[in-house]
Amino acid sequence: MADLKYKQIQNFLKEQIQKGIYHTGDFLPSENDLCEQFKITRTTARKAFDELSKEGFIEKLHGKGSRVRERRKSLGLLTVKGFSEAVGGNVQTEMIKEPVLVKSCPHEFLHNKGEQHLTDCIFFERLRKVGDLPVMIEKNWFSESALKGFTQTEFVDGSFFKTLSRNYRIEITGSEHELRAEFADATTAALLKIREGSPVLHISIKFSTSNPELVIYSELYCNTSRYPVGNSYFI
Amino acid sequence: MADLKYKQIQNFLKEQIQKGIYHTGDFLPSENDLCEQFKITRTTARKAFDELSKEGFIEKLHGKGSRVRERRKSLGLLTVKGFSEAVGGNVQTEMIKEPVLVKSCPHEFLHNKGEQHLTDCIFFERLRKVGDLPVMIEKNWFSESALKGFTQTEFVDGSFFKTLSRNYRIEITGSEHELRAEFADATTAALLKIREGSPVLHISIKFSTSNPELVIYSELYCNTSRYPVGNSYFI
DNA sequence: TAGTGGTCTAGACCACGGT
DNA sequence: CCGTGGTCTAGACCACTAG
Repeated sequence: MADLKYKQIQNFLKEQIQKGIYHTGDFLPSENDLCEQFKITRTTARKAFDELSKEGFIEKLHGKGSRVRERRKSLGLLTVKGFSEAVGGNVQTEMIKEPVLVKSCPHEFLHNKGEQHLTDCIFFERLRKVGDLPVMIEKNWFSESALKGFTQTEFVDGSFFKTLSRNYRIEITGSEHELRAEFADATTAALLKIREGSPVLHISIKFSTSNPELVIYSELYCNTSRYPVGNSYFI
Repeated sequence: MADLKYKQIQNFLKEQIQKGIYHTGDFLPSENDLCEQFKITRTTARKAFDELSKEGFIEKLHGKGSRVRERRKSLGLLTVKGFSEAVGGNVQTEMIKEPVLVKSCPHEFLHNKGEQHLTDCIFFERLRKVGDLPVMIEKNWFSESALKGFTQTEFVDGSFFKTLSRNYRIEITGSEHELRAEFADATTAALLKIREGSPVLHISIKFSTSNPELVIYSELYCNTSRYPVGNSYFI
């Protein structure tokens, strides 16, 4: 796959961005520069840039150049508002259950209609906080076979998806969500430090990735009273 | 804009699909066919197909052809599960307030941070039901200037977005959401026929469209107990 | 005016799916 | 085998941005 020229350029530039050689707002070399550097034609260079644009790493500005995006363009990911914005370091992630191998994904999972159940999957659970305020409980399951040795992996910047991207070069390619407003049960309420019976936003997600073997199932429970859940999408 | 060759092909094919000349699952003419028909090169034909693919109208199958997708690929739109699936005709939309010209968008609107307020905008409100069960209240605002004469327009298949696409050739290009789990207030509860204080999912949306003048603001209130809200996204 | 990305031509060869 | 979409070359001209 990596013998494709445009993929090579695409991955080369993606690495430069991820390594921080190009920062947010920086302009990448022009398409013509890359043509010279890699001895390719405009068409191929453009294809690489187009892909990076589709993946949300850059935005192309007619007449100016291609600029590294401030945040990766949304992938339809739902994010708690304040998490990405709050760069001040007041966002904390508390690991409730370190990644462990479990025998199965909870069968009540909403997206498991007609799909084979996961066996031998990795599970981990985290609590997201803004300052001292718990905002979201996050439970994740995914097949162990796809990410061998993950339980020994250190998270990159505390981010699961960044870890996938940088350490495994796996990108999220799709997601399905189900959203429900529910009364918080006792354990959820305790973790979120809210009263039992308060409304919580329950989000069930199935993520597809660039590795067909890796599908990620997540269950989120959010206290949206102070920090609503946000989501943005651009073509 | 329509003098661009690839745009012409793109719109031509889109019309054929929308008119039902090509049905879901049908294969469009091959890229080479279109090259002959329109006297263009592969590059241009491919660009048209690529755009249609990005917009979710078709999927390209290597070695086989380009097939009309069953449903438009998700645009990050949140949809009530059962609405798109329920083809049996048990989905009903009740207009609570017909489109009317109002003086302003409610200023408490969540996405109005730092943006100029809308004046002279169209407002309409609908209640979505599955069978007899009210599931979602939907309130919409958008600038009147962008869609002159909209108050006289008949909805295509009862769908606002289909109407935009077919009658105005405007596509949704992006959206921002804010989601909250809340207690239903009295009026919301009454419309949704649930008890006051039940949890409802409150979604605030700002839609961007292919017409820079047209921005749509929506407020949704959903009873998710029976029909959760769904959302899917694919690169 | 120089440099950027956007559109387009006229080819070529490859990888995949079905006959 | 043929037709499909996927990659790629080597050019050209246009539209936009900025000094």
